[in-house]
Amino acid sequence: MAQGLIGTMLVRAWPDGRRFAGRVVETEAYLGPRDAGCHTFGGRRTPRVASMWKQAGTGYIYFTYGMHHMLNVVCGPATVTNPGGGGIGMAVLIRAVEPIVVDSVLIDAENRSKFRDLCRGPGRLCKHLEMDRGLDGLDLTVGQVLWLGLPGEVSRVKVATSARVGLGNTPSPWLERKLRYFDGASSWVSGPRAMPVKPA
DNA sequence: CGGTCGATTCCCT
DNA sequence: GGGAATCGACCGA
Repeated sequence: MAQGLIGTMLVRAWPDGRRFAGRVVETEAYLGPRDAGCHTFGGRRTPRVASMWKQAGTGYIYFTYGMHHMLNVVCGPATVTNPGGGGIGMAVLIRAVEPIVVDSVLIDAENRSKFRDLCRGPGRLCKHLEMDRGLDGLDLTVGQVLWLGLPGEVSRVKVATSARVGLGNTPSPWLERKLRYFDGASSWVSGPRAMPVKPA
Protein backbone atom coordinates (compact mmCIF):
# COMPACT_ATOMS: atom_id res chain seq x y z
CA MET A 1 0.00 0.00 0.00
CA ALA A 2 2.76 2.43 0.91
CA GLN A 3 4.48 1.44 -2.31
CA GLY A 4 1.28 1.78 -4.29
CA LEU A 5 0.76 5.36 -3.18
CA ILE A 6 3.98 6.46 -4.86
CA GLY A 7 3.02 8.36 -8.00
CA THR A 8 -0.56 9.16 -6.96
CA MET A 9 -1.83 12.73 -6.91
CA LEU A 10 -2.56 14.54 -3.66
CA VAL A 11 -4.96 17.44 -4.10
CA ARG A 12 -5.85 20.23 -1.70
CA ALA A 13 -8.65 22.74 -2.36
CA TRP A 14 -9.40 25.83 -0.30
CA PRO A 15 -12.78 27.53 0.13
CA ASP A 16 -11.47 30.60 -1.71
CA GLY A 17 -10.84 28.52 -4.81
CA ARG A 18 -7.08 28.08 -4.52
CA ARG A 19 -5.73 24.67 -5.36
CA PHE A 20 -2.66 22.57 -4.90
CA ALA A 21 -1.86 19.29 -6.59
CA GLY A 22 1.27 17.19 -6.33
CA ARG A 23 2.70 13.80 -6.97
CA VAL A 24 3.46 11.60 -3.98
CA VAL A 25 7.15 10.63 -4.11
CA GLU A 26 7.85 9.32 -0.61
CA THR A 27 5.89 7.29 1.95
CA GLU A 28 6.33 5.14 5.03
CA ALA A 29 4.28 2.14 6.15
CA TYR A 30 3.02 1.79 9.73
CA LEU A 31 1.68 -1.68 10.06
CA GLY A 32 -0.56 -1.64 13.12
CA PRO A 33 -0.63 -2.95 16.73
CA ARG A 34 2.36 -5.26 16.31
CA ASP A 35 4.57 -2.53 14.78
CA ALA A 36 6.69 -0.94 17.51
CA GLY A 37 6.97 2.25 15.46
CA CYS A 38 3.23 2.64 14.91
CA HIS A 39 0.92 4.89 16.93
CA THR A 40 -1.48 1.97 17.39
CA PHE A 41 1.27 -0.21 18.86
CA GLY A 42 -0.13 -2.54 21.51
CA GLY A 43 -3.68 -1.88 20.36
CA ARG A 44 -3.74 1.67 21.60
CA ARG A 45 -7.01 3.50 20.97
CA THR A 46 -6.61 6.94 22.52
CA PRO A 47 -8.53 9.96 21.17
CA ARG A 48 -5.50 11.13 19.24
CA VAL A 49 -5.19 7.96 17.18
CA ALA A 50 -8.93 7.32 16.75
CA SER A 51 -8.74 7.99 13.00
CA MET A 52 -6.16 5.27 12.55
CA TRP A 53 -8.84 2.69 13.31
CA LYS A 54 -11.29 3.98 10.72
CA GLN A 55 -11.87 2.62 7.24
CA ALA A 56 -9.24 2.61 4.53
CA GLY A 57 -9.00 5.96 2.78
CA THR A 58 -9.44 8.02 5.93
CA GLY A 59 -6.89 10.74 6.63
CA TYR A 60 -5.06 10.61 9.95
CA ILE A 61 -3.40 13.92 10.86
CA TYR A 62 -1.54 14.32 14.12
CA PHE A 63 0.58 16.94 15.85
CA THR A 64 4.13 16.37 17.07
CA TYR A 65 7.36 18.06 18.16
CA GLY A 66 5.24 20.91 19.49
CA MET A 67 4.99 22.45 16.03
CA HIS A 68 4.51 20.01 13.17
CA HIS A 69 1.60 18.10 11.68
CA MET A 70 1.85 14.86 9.70
CA LEU A 71 -0.52 13.38 7.13
CA ASN A 72 -1.28 9.65 6.94
CA VAL A 73 -3.63 7.60 4.80
CA VAL A 74 -5.40 4.86 6.73
CA CYS A 75 -5.22 1.53 4.93
CA GLY A 76 -5.57 -2.20 5.49
CA PRO A 77 -6.53 -5.17 3.34
CA ALA A 78 -10.11 -5.69 2.22
CA THR A 79 -11.68 -9.02 3.15
CA VAL A 80 -15.01 -10.74 2.54
CA THR A 81 -16.27 -9.58 5.93
CA ASN A 82 -14.57 -6.17 5.63
CA PRO A 83 -15.06 -5.11 2.00
CA GLY A 84 -13.65 -1.58 2.24
CA GLY A 85 -10.57 -2.55 4.22
CA GLY A 86 -9.11 -0.65 7.15
CA GLY A 87 -10.18 -0.77 10.78
CA ILE A 88 -6.97 -2.45 11.91
CA GLY A 89 -4.84 0.53 12.94
CA MET A 90 -2.66 0.57 9.85
CA ALA A 91 -1.63 3.65 7.82
CA VAL A 92 0.82 5.20 5.39
CA LEU A 93 2.67 8.41 6.21
CA ILE A 94 3.09 10.77 3.26
CA ARG A 95 6.59 12.20 3.58
CA ALA A 96 7.11 14.17 0.38
CA VAL A 97 5.25 15.45 -2.66
CA GLU A 98 6.42 16.94 -5.96
CA PRO A 99 4.42 20.13 -6.57
CA ILE A 100 2.53 20.16 -9.88
CA VAL A 101 -0.13 22.83 -9.31
CA VAL A 102 0.72 25.56 -6.79
CA ASP A 103 -1.74 28.32 -5.98
CA SER A 104 -3.90 27.07 -8.87
CA VAL A 105 -1.03 27.54 -11.34
CA LEU A 106 0.45 24.64 -13.29
CA ILE A 107 4.20 24.63 -12.68
CA ASP A 108 6.38 23.86 -15.69
CA ALA A 109 9.04 21.26 -15.16
CA GLU A 110 11.74 23.86 -15.74
CA ASN A 111 10.40 26.09 -12.98
CA ARG A 112 9.66 23.19 -10.67
CA SER A 113 12.98 23.52 -8.83
CA LYS A 114 11.87 26.79 -7.25
CA PHE A 115 9.46 24.76 -5.16
CA ARG A 116 11.92 22.09 -4.20
CA ASP A 117 11.47 22.49 -0.46
CA LEU A 118 7.75 23.26 -0.48
CA CYS A 119 6.55 19.74 0.34
CA ARG A 120 9.83 17.97 1.05
CA GLY A 121 9.27 16.36 4.43
CA PRO A 122 6.03 15.51 6.26
CA GLY A 123 6.10 18.66 8.39
CA ARG A 124 6.60 21.01 5.48
CA LEU A 125 3.92 19.23 3.46
CA CYS A 126 1.31 19.87 6.14
CA LYS A 127 2.49 23.41 6.72
CA HIS A 128 2.20 24.51 3.11
CA LEU A 129 -1.06 22.69 2.47
CA GLU A 130 -2.45 24.10 5.73
CA MET A 131 -3.37 20.73 7.12
CA ASP A 132 -3.89 20.33 10.86
CA ARG A 133 -6.04 18.40 13.32
CA GLY A 134 -9.07 20.18 11.92
CA LEU A 135 -8.75 17.94 8.86
CA ASP A 136 -8.14 14.76 10.86
CA GLY A 137 -10.55 11.94 10.05
CA LEU A 138 -11.47 13.23 6.59
CA ASP A 139 -12.48 10.79 3.86
CA LEU A 140 -9.70 11.20 1.31
CA THR A 141 -11.74 9.54 -1.43
CA VAL A 142 -14.08 12.55 -1.52
CA GLY A 143 -12.84 15.29 -3.85
CA GLN A 144 -13.74 18.31 -1.82
CA VAL A 145 -11.09 19.56 0.60
CA LEU A 146 -8.24 17.07 0.53
CA TRP A 147 -8.08 13.92 -1.53
CA LEU A 148 -6.03 11.40 -3.46
CA GLY A 149 -6.40 11.33 -7.23
CA LEU A 150 -5.34 8.97 -9.95
CA PRO A 151 -1.71 8.02 -10.28
CA GLY A 152 0.45 9.73 -12.85
CA GLU A 153 2.97 7.77 -14.87
CA VAL A 154 3.35 5.09 -12.27
CA SER A 155 4.81 2.49 -14.59
CA ARG A 156 7.91 4.65 -15.04
CA VAL A 157 8.58 4.91 -11.32
CA LYS A 158 11.32 2.85 -9.77
CA VAL A 159 10.43 2.53 -6.13
CA ALA A 160 13.33 2.30 -3.69
CA THR A 161 13.19 1.37 0.00
CA SER A 162 15.01 2.16 3.23
CA ALA A 163 14.49 2.10 6.97
CA ARG A 164 11.96 4.58 8.29
CA VAL A 165 13.09 8.05 9.35
CA GLY A 166 13.04 9.63 12.78
CA LEU A 167 11.97 6.74 14.98
CA GLY A 168 13.49 6.46 18.45
CA ASN A 169 16.77 4.83 19.33
CA THR A 170 15.22 1.84 21.07
CA PRO A 171 16.58 -1.16 19.22
CA SER A 172 13.81 -3.23 17.64
CA PRO A 173 13.61 -5.31 14.50
CA TRP A 174 10.51 -3.32 13.56
CA LEU A 175 12.42 -0.06 13.45
CA GLU A 176 15.00 -1.46 11.09
CA ARG A 177 12.59 -2.86 8.55
CA LYS A 178 12.64 -1.29 5.10
CA LEU A 179 9.25 0.38 5.31
CA ARG A 180 10.10 3.70 3.68
CA TYR A 181 9.34 3.86 -0.02
CA PHE A 182 10.34 6.55 -2.47
CA ASP A 183 10.77 7.34 -6.11
CA GLY A 184 14.46 6.58 -6.56
CA ALA A 185 14.71 8.93 -9.52
CA SER A 186 13.06 11.88 -7.80
CA SER A 187 14.91 14.86 -6.39
CA TRP A 188 11.91 15.71 -4.25
CA VAL A 189 12.37 13.15 -1.47
CA SER A 190 13.08 14.18 2.12
CA GLY A 191 15.41 12.95 4.80
CA PRO A 192 19.16 12.85 4.96
CA ARG A 193 20.55 13.06 1.42
CA ALA A 194 22.46 9.84 1.81
CA MET A 195 19.63 7.61 2.96
CA PRO A 196 20.45 4.09 1.85
CA VAL A 197 18.92 3.27 -1.50
CA LYS A 198 17.82 -0.23 -2.38
CA PRO A 199 15.69 -1.42 -5.26
CA ALA A 200 12.24 -2.56 -4.12
C1' DC B 1 28.16 19.74 2.52
C1' DG B 2 27.33 17.36 7.09
C1' DG B 3 26.67 17.54 12.06
C1' DT B 4 24.58 19.64 16.15
C1' DC B 5 21.12 21.92 18.66
C1' DG B 6 17.09 24.58 20.15
C1' DA B 7 12.21 25.46 19.35
C1' DT B 8 7.51 24.40 21.23
C1' DT B 9 3.08 22.02 22.77
C1' DC B 10 0.22 18.18 22.96
C1' DC B 11 -0.64 13.69 24.80
C1' DC B 12 -0.30 9.88 27.62
C1' DT B 13 1.86 7.88 31.95
C1' DG C 1 7.05 15.08 33.55
C1' DG C 2 9.13 13.31 29.33
C1' DG C 3 9.13 12.27 24.75
C1' DA C 4 7.69 13.06 20.09
C1' DA C 5 6.94 9.51 12.47
C1' DT C 6 10.65 17.44 12.35
C1' DC C 7 12.68 21.69 10.82
C1' DG C 8 15.76 25.42 10.17
C1' DA C 9 19.53 28.05 11.86
C1' DC C 10 24.12 27.88 12.75
C1' DC C 11 28.72 26.13 12.78
C1' DG C 12 33.07 24.30 10.80
C1' DA C 13 35.56 22.37 6.89
